[in-house]
Amino acid sequence: MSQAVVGRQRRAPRKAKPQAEQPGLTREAIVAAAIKLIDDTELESFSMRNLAKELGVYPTAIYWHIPSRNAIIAAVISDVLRDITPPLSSDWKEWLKTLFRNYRYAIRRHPNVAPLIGVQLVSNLSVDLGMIERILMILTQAGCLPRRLPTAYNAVIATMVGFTTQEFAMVPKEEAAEWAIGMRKVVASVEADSHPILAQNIGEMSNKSFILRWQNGAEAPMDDSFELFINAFVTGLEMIIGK
Amino acid sequence: MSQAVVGRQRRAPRKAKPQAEQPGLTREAIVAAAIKLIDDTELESFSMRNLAKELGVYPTAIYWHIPSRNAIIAAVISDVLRDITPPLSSDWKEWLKTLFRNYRYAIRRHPNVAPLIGVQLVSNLSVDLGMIERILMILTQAGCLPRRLPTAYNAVIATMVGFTTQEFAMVPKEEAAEWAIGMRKVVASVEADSHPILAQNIGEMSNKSFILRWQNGAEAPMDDSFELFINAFVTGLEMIIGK
DNA sequence: ACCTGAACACCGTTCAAGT
DNA sequence: ACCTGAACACCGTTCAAGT
Repeated sequence: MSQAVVGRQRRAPRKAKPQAEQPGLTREAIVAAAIKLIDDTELESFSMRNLAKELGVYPTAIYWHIPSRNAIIAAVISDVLRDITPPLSSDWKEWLKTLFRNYRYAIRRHPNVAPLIGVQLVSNLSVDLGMIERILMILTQAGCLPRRLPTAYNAVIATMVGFTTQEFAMVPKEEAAEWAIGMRKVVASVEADSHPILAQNIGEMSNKSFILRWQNGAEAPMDDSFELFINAFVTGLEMIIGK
Repeated sequence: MSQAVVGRQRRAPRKAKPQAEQPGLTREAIVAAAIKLIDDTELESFSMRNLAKELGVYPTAIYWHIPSRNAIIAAVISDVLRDITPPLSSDWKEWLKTLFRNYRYAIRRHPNVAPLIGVQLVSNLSVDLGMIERILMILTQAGCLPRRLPTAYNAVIATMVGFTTQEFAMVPKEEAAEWAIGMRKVVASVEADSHPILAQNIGEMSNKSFILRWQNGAEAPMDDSFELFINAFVTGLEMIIGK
């Protein structure tokens, strides 16, 4: 994969000689443990210290292999988003939708990672230039005016990341229970007098709609809304891309 | 405004009698100081302890007026997003675009707040039921099938929040300088052999495109891309909403 | 080369005590 | 009613020291 992970990095430990003991800790083991920790617990408990506990070492041992917490985050993102770019296709609209779905599936496998992407520019460290190039190719194929390529590209990325990031937003950890109760109360308090259409749809929207839910996409997925969203975008893009 | 802020809350301090000294601290003063702190410094330095320093009190004094850090965040969001819902209009497409732009302008006034919204369900505490109702009204007016209202609503919110959240994503604080250098290097390393279209557009895309930038929307705004994005969505929505 | 261990400068929140 | 102050259980990271 053409994923260029940059960032200051100590010289990688050289291959151990055959007879020598493998070092207990490796960069790969650290990143794998980080993903496991993020998956199994809340994102809030992904700390260098908990990671060290998981690995059975002192927190400071990690720093010999990887320079910072941010570097770990970049590596995690790079891993999670591996292979989401579809093979080239003659149908650019389907290609884009497949890309969007692949991104969502990747996040769904590691929902707690979602808040790390899109909201922090650190994630840029995990650049996949190949994905960018193929998006530009597909847009060209779609008849996008050359001078509009950069802006169309940005709209594509926003569509890819935006919905899913929100769908898998973090549930508050500390006061989760009473917070959920509060949200339920708000939803239950909607009155037909002041908010007639909302009141009529509250059954369908309760805990399934943005701003009106107390669970995230891991427990209450939003497949239909996602499909409508990417459909609207791709359909609209076709209309305006060549003008 | 019909913003219902929920959450456990100690009984609000009663109005002081005229002759009595106003209490030094109020809920409003705390929230205002929080916004100022988030605006003036990085989001990372918005801590209860720094907030207390700003207010000239002990950290624990804050807890008498507001129950938690999350409650402050909810109040901040509620404040920042005040009055973004446009007045009703006969042109539903323009109404939606105005909503999206209002949201973006609100965030642009307080860019460091962006990561708090969309990525944390706490933000749901600042529900503006009036906004939701008006979105549903506008969608109905647009000819949206009733059974599709909830999904269309979700797509609208995703569009409103998604782009802007990414545009104003956080720049890494600690290693900011060397991180920016790393990003510049990646961008400079793009070769025409392997990535021809990207290489051709790198001038336009460098530091102005998602995944290829080292500054966020506060320093490098993305107005054109935003306009293309919301245009594509609204245009596409019109096509599929009634089918 | 790789890890331990102490240390620094931080966190959010609870709770008893003051006035 | 409102704030102080100590305390608890945490953070990421640096740096000297061990082996």
